[in-house]
Amino acid sequence: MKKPATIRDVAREAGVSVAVVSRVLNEGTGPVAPTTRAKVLEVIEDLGYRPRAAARELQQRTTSTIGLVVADLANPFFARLADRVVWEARARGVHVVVLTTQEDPHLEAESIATLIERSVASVIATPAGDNVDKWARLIDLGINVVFVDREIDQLEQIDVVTIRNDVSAEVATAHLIGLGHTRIGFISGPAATSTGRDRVAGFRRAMAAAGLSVDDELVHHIPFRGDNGSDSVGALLSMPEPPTALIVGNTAQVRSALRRIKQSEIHVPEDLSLVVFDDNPWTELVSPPLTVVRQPIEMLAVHSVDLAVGRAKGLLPEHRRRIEVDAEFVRRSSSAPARQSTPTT
Amino acid sequence: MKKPATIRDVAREAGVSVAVVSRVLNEGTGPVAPTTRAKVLEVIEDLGYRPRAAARELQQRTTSTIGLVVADLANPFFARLADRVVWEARARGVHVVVLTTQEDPHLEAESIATLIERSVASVIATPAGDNVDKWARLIDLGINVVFVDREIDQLEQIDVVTIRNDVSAEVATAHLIGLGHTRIGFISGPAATSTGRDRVAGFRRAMAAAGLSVDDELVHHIPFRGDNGSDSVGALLSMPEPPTALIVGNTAQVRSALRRIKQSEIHVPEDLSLVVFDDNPWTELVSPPLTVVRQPIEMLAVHSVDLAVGRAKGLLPEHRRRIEVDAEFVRRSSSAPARQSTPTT
DNA sequence: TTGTAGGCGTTATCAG
DNA sequence: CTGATAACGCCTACAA
Repeated sequence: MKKPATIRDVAREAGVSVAVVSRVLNEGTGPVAPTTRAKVLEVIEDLGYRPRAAARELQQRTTSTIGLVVADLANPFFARLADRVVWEARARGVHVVVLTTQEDPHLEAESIATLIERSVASVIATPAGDNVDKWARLIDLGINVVFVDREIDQLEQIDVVTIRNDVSAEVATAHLIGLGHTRIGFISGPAATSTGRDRVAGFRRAMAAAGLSVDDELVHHIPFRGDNGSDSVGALLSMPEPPTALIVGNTAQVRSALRRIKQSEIHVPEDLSLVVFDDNPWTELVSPPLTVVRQPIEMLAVHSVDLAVGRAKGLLPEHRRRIEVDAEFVRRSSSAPARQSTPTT
Repeated sequence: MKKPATIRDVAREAGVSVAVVSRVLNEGTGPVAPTTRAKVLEVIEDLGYRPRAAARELQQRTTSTIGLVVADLANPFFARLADRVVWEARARGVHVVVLTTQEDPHLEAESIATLIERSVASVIATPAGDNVDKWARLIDLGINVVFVDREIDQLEQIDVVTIRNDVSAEVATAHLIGLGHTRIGFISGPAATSTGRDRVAGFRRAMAAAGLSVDDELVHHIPFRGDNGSDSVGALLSMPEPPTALIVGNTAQVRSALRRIKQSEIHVPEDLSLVVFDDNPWTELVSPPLTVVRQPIEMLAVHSVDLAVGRAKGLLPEHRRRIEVDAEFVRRSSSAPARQSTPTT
C-alpha cells in the first residue's frame, strides 16, 4: 500500500516545477515546450500519477460531479433514468452521486444538504413536492437544479424536463372512450405531485370533451410507495357499478394493481380494459400484453444532463428552460371495445 | 447567489477560533465548553454553514464516498443492487458514486481510474473479468475492493460476496430432473465470468449425479448484453431433438429468451418447462408465473456495504473475506412433469 | 478550554 | 516558456 504520487513528485522526477506539470495536466492553461510536455507525461505514466480530485475541487469553485436525487432505484422508471443519466454524464466527463429518498421529504432534505457539502455543480431531481425552501437554497448557492419528470409549481425559476402528462392522459382516455367506454377509472399519483395532478387533469379534459361526466369515486390519488395500487383496484372492482376500463397513471403502482387484477376473476380486456403508464419491457410479456403510455426515459435523461452540464459550464441562456417531450401511446391487447353496456343491477 | 459561509465566517461571527468550530463539528476531537458549543451551533444554523467536503477530503487521507461499479442500471438486478447499496451506505453516512461499464472492459478501466482520482474509500463492483492489473492497482493504493455477484479468480485477496451459484444451478436442475426431464437446456453467462462458469458446473454436477449425460449443444454461454437470449432459444428449439426443459441462468437474458418463447408455438410448461435465475416481481405476473431462482439481492448489498465500510474504517480482520449467501428456489407454474418421452422423429 | 499556525494537493498569478 | 508562491477550506498538533 504505497501512497499515491503527488504533483510535486512528478515535478521533481521530471526536473520541472509543479506549475509546469499543472499546465500539461490542464491543457490550454499556459504554454509548455513540447519536449518538456513529453517528459512530464512520461513521468506521469511511470509514477501512475493521478491528480487528486479533492484538491482540485478545493481551489476551483466547482466540481465535475452532479447529484441525482430519485425516490428509489428499485423502481424501473428511476433505474432507467439513472442509467441514462450516468451514461450521458460520463460521456461529458462528469460523475454522478446518486441519492435516494424513498419519497420521504425528510430524506430528501438530507440529500440536499449532502449535495451542498459536496459542492456539486448541478443536481437532477424528481422532487417529492415539499422542501420548497431547501431547493430554493440550492439555487441560492449557485447550484443548478433540474427537475425531471415532476416539478414544483412554486419554484418557477428551476429548469424542468417532463413529459406532457396532461396530453398523455388525454390520449389514453380518448382511446378508451373511442372503444365505447364511459365508466373509466383512473389511478394517479399523489395530488401533491405535478404528475399526479396533470394526468388527472388530462383525463377529465378528455372526458369532458366527450360529454361524459366523471364519477369522482373512480379517480384515485395514491402514493407511489406501498401497496395501494392493489387496494385501489379492489375498491374500484367492488363498486356497485364498476368501471369497464382502467388507466393506471401511477407507474410505481402498476405492478401492484396488476397483481390484484390477476388475483381476481376479472378478465382483461373482456371485463376490463387496461392502459398503464409504464415503459417496462415486461409489460409486453404479460398476458395480455399491456396497452401503455411509454415515457421516453432516454429523452428525459439526455435533456436533463444537457441542462445540468450546460448550466454548470455557464453556456446556457439565463432564463429558465422548460422542456416537454411527448410520451408514446402503444396500443397492445389489454384494451378492447366495451361490451354492450349492461344496466345496473 | 451568495457564496457559502466558511468555517472562518462561523468562527468570527461566534467570536471564537476556527479550531473551536472544527471541534464542535467533529465531536470528540477535543473539549468545548457547553456554552461555546451552543453559541457556535447557533451561528452555524444562522449562516446555513456546511463544511466543504473537498476541503476535508484533502487533508484527511480518505473519503466518505464509495464507488459502485456495475454494468448498467437498466438491468433490474443491478438496479436493485444499487438501490440497496445506496440505501445501506446512506444509513452509514457514506455516499455512493455510481459508474456503469456496459460490460465493456475499457469503460471499466476508465471507471477504476476515476475512482482513484476521487480517492474513494472503497469500491463495490461486479467485475467484467479483465482488468486484473487495474483492480490490483486499486488494492495497491489502499482502496478496499469488494466484488459482488461475480469474482475474478486471479484476485484472491479481494473480498467477495456472492450467491452459491453452483448449488443454485444444481437445485434448479435437480428439480427438473425430478420432474422427469432428461434433456435440459442451460443458458448461462459468458464462460469468462465466474457466474457463467459456476452455474454450468452446478448443472453438470446435478446431471451427473442423476446419471444423465449432457449434450454440449444444450449448454449456451452467451453475453449479458444484446439479444442473444432470443437466438439461443431459437437454436435450442429448432434442434432435431429439442430439450423439454430449459434453465436460463443468465439474468440479463431472461427477458430476451422469454420473448422468443412467447413468439413461438411452444407452450410453457406443456412443451417446455422453464426455470430462470431472476428475482424480478414481474416474473410472477407473466403467464404462467415463472419458477425462479431468486437471488437475495438485499443480502448481497448489505454484506457488500458492510465490508466496504468496515474495511474503510479498518475494523475488519486482515484476511480476505468470502461471503456466500443462498439463493432461494421458488417453484411456480412454468415447470411441470415431462411428458412421456416421445421418440425422435 | 481556547487559539495559532502549518499543511493537505492543485491551480492561478506574476515575475523571471 | 518556466518557476516561486499565494490561495482554496478544513483539521490538528502544539501553545497559551
